Amino acid sequence: MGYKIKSRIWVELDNEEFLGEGKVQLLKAIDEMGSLSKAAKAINISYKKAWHLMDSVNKTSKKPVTINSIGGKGGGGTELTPYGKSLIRVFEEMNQKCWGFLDVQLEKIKNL
Amino acid sequence: MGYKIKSRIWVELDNEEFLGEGKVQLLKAIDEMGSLSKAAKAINISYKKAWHLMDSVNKTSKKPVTINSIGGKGGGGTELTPYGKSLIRVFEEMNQKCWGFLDVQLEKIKNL
DNA sequence: TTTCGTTATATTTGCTTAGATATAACGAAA
DNA sequence: TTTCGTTATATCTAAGCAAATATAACGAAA
Repeated sequence: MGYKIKSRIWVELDNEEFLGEGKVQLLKAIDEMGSLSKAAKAINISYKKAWHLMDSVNKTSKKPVTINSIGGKGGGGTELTPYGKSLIRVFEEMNQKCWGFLDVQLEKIKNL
Repeated sequence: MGYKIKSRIWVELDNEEFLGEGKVQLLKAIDEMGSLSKAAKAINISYKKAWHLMDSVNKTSKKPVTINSIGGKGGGGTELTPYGKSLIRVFEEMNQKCWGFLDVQLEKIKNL
């Protein structure tokens, strides 16, 4: 049988979306690339979309998640704060645990 | 703090979406109303959308989920097969367990 | 002060999706 | 055989969302 169970999780803060899979994927790419525009290219989304995602995270968060610099050597760049890095780590850990949990639950559907 | 963790789960069969929250909500309404058009009104979606959701479930499923009759007394109607009823039960049980699981995980984000 | 690649932002264009509308098919019962 | 409310389906329209385009602001370094 080809049954699979899928899930998407996200975190809200005061009823606003704070973190989701797309945002975490972007934060990871920023961490690797050191730049928002390079991160957007790496994960194949437009710069505009990437900027809005990052802006939303920073506006919702109570602590800064990224540090953005404009101009200067190389034109500027974006990097994660330590808080931003820990957000990625915890979110991905939670997500993986959720998948494992659901895979166990899935057996029930197969036996109907 | 106002942190919440949310999730959506769905079941795929051979890489096609089979069951999700919207479809389960519709199946529940069909079970209560005995008719697809009444169910659509009850959950405030168009008949067309409801029909496509139901059609998708039945086309993907290996066993029939609904029994549809056209014409006759009352114009016809739609009801769930026993299999359809058990799908609702198991899906909702899985979903609730997933929420409970994630609420426990959430504590980690708060402590960052 | 000129150059450079980046962040930041508005505007427009296009496309996919949702909704509205219309209508045919159906079959039990009066 | 007419009525009725339902299922079934196509077509057109609207709207929301994503992508493309354009351009300003910025500041270190040459």
